[in-house]
Amino acid sequence: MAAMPQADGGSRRSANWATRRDAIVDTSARVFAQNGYHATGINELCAANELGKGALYHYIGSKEELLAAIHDRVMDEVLASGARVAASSGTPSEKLVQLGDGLIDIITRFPDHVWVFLHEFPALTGERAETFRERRREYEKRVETVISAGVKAGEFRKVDPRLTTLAWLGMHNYTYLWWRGDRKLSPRDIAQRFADIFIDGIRA
Amino acid sequence: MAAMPQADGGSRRSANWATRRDAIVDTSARVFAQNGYHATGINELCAANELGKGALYHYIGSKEELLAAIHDRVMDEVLASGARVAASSGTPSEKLVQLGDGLIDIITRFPDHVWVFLHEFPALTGERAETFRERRREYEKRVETVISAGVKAGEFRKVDPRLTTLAWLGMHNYTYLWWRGDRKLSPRDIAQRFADIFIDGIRA
DNA sequence: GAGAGTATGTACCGACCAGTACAACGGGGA
DNA sequence: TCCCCGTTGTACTGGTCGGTACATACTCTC
Repeated sequence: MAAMPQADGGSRRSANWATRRDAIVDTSARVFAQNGYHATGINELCAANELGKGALYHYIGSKEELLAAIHDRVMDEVLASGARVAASSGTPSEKLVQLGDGLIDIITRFPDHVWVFLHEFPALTGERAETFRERRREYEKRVETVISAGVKAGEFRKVDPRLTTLAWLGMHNYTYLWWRGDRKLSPRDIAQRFADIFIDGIRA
Repeated sequence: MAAMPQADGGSRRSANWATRRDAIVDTSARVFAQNGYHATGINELCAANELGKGALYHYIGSKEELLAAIHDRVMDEVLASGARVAASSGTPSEKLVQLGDGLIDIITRFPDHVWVFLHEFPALTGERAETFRERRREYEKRVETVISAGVKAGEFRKVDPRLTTLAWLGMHNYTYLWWRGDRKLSPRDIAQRFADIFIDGIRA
């Protein structure tokens, strides 16, 4: 989704171009996550993707556009998850469980992308920065809405919805820092334990 | 504390040198927090500190050493807080409250330093990176110890101490991302609400 | 005041930066 | 067969990077 250098014109390009680009985005996310965005040179990206500069720029447009693509990749998933939960039927408690489950799932499926987006988002500029902030805020609103609904329904005690949302986000997002994939705990288990703590903590 | 270019030799230098250096560290933390470590050039630091390159390097040694000084500044506080709580008498619940109170206090007193340390710690290399990791781990152990003690004492239910510690850290550390200082909520209030959620969430 | 050592600005270094120009390659369609 | 165009590598650009060399200015001690 979001900005691409140009929409698929139907020409021969779009056959492989888009999938190739996706692969480059993913590989570059790994490099950025390991070395940092600004600390990574274009030449390193070329090496990691086994491409010359000409070929690489044929796909990415610019370094910042590549960074934005990494952000989009993960935000698309996050927002889809949020929308799914919002559309579902269920009590606020159940929805909060679903949100946590979805978020931890994404963090563990895209650890590199998430690392990049949580570390390097200030490197986005202009319109790209604006768009990203809006999308991020949209998700936060989803969480806040569920918490507010829970308070109104009497399921949760009278917490400050905004502060509670931030606490919830912090607890979950922080996972990107320590999760390594070799744990005995599955992503679902992690989300379950977080939910146990959090929902018990705000229950009326 | 930690590494300085050289200990105060008692020469005329140490009179003003150390305090001047501290001011430079603080000012630079602000710049790094706003623009990012790698994205900030030495010339920008010179401008922010109103010094020429020669003068600046007279104080900082190198860019990475300056980064390490910012880390030390805040980790000194964090570890002191952790040690104070460990030495205090009190139930595990009380200690967890004190830890949270101390951590939020530091995050709100040193928002720039904390931003830098949570974003740019991967830029530290070699021994400096190693030292930092150890100090960070030391604090995490303090939290984990309190939680384990609470479980053993029957105050908390049988949670996974490590995972619970990470949840606790995430909830608190994330504050650096959204706290702006213009809130109606005082740092103490924030810590109190977090504690209400978290301790209720793990109570036996 | 003379001397010593700290503090500071200026000029400069080689390396690397993101990005571009452009020519050559290669495979599919006519 | 030949041509078109997506694809790719190479060479190159102006600019900036972190860091250094070094001469000068300042300030404190004797």
